[in-house]
Amino acid sequence: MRIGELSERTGLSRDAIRFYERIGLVESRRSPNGYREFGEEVLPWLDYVRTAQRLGFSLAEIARHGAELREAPDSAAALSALFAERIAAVDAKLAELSALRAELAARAGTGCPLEPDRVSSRP
Amino acid sequence: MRIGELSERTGLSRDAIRFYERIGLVESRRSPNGYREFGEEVLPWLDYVRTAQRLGFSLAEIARHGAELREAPDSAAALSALFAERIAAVDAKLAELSALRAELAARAGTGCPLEPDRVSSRP
DNA sequence: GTAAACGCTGGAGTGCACTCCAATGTCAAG
DNA sequence: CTTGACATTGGAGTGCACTCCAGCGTTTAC
Repeated sequence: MRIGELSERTGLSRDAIRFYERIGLVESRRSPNGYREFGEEVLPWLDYVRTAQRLGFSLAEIARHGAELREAPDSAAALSALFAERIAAVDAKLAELSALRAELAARAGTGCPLEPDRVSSRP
Repeated sequence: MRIGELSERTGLSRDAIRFYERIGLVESRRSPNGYREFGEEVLPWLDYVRTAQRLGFSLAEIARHGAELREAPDSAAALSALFAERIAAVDAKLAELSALRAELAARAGTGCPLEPDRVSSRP
């Protein structure tokens, strides 16, 4: 498929896709006329990119994950290790978010906002 | 406390703190010599800023939340509403992360990596 | 055959969140 | 009284993740 269709099916702009290609986040073949040709497999990949990115992973990180996966020997062990790493990172973020949530909930309980302006200012 | 101490106690650079002040994320009084003077209350606030930011909230958003909290009428209802909003946002992020984790776990289970390079390319 | 829609490139510009720097001022210790 | 650590400002620079544009070629519909 060409870049326009990919753009519509992913919700990414053409410019964003071309940018992703420049930084090695996605690959394409070229038609004889020079147009990019993308395979169907980029759809789930870009979907993953979108999700991971929205959740705080940088494009550089994501590109590295993709590269590692592609360069990894086919051994299930190597792949598992890579995924385990990713999952651990996600779990860490989950834990942080839970902590933030707890903090918010605790402060919601008291009358005390995040920035105690007039609280605890009486010596 | 002055900016150097605050920097050490928060782990933020002096420049970052001055930048935060410029965008209204934190406030200070000035000593007669022009030095910034920060109260103890900025410590938990900057800690919160750090956490929230690391978890995907922009400084603009965080500043807005702080401002809302400060400008909110003292009504417990208003504060509760603001906290409920924040918590809902955090919960949404938690849900997204959980989904990503599930996706990772699922793909780790199959032999199929994120970018199925040689999979499903046999017609 | 022509107009609209689509594609290409290179380069400039944007917004965010800082970081670095130079020139200058303040203050405590020796 | 100088030295050093710390403070101030304004402005420039950085890295990220795009976005926009000019100027051009290609494809498609009529």
